[in-house]
Amino acid sequence: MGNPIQKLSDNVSLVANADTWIEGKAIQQLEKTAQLDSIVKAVGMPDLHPGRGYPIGAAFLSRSKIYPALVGNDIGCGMSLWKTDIKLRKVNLDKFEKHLSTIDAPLHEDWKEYIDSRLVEKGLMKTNFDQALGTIGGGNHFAELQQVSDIYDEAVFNALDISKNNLVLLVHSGSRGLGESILRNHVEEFGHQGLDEKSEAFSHYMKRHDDALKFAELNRELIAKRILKRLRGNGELVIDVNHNLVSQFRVSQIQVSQNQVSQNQVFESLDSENGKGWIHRKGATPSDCGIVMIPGSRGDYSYLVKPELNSNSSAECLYSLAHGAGRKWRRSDCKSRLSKRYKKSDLERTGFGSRVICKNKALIYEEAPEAYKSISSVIESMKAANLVTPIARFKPVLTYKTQGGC
DNA sequence: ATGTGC
Repeated sequence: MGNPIQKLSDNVSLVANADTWIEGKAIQQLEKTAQLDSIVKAVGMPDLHPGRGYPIGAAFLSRSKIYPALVGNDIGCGMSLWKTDIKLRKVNLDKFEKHLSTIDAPLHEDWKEYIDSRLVEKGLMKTNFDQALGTIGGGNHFAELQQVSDIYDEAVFNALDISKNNLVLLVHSGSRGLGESILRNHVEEFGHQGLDEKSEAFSHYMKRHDDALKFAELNRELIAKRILKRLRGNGELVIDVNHNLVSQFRVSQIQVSQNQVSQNQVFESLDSENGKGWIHRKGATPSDCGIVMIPGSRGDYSYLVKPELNSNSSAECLYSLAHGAGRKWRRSDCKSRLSKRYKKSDLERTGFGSRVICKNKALIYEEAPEAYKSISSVIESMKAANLVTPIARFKPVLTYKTQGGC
């Protein structure tokens, strides 16, 4: 199988086993981005795929400059997992689909007081983007009801107190129009150049970036609460982790018990006085925030994994993991590749027998399971690299994309 | 990705 962490060049690594398809264009983007001024290390995750200029499924360490364009427009995009009290035996997909109609619309006035109080608690000002709070958005965003399928580590799983008889809810969304406007305003003034950490522009961007993280977290919370209310269920947040962000890293921040040497090798090019740097995650899940969920396509499993920090690999991989299966096909290719095989109605069911709610015809093809890599190859790559230990996997019951038709 | 671009 070869080394699961391939060294592509001096400061570029790729986590992928032989089974994991990685597109050449994504590698080119990874290597080109690694050449940017102040960037000392780039790592492609097994879900690496091409983006608009910069690859998705990658992490970048810089010394003293940050690159807002590298984080992209969906600042704070992430994954939240909720355990619910909705019993598997109570699942009625037709009823659920009815209950979930119109959740694309802005939240009703009844939510206003709660939203206002949550904004205040998070220190966020009101903006015109608030009407998007509680909505999923487009692209690869979704909300998915899932059931436990397989448990690999009973002790760790049981500690999370997730019942095998109940559904869980996974929400993938971000900061909607807010993050988009932050990046657009930034690019209009500065283009794609990096911002020195001592500059005023840096502080201005980071303040807005941090607000977008909080906004995205609140958005996912409101999406989950809205769905649970519609389904007459209750839920509790288990995990919420962002995978599009830039954050400061200190060498001393993580204790690597056995392999301090390797960590120092990776981070040796940072400022020698304080050992600080910036980790840009573009579709890369942090590995230093505890247990995380890494979903496959709507027709594949989602894996709950425990990141392993006591390995050579975690520093080499910039304390980052894949954020999903990663696209295999370009969006624009999906319809032509699949329309002979499947009608739209075929795509509203998956191999698991789960339901897909997506009234947008282009999107239901673009997000077809065939358009994504196999999640097991992504997980196996990270396992072989000693980055994660799988705890459990879940299978989809109902995937909500959008009611918006066209 | 985006109250979606000419």
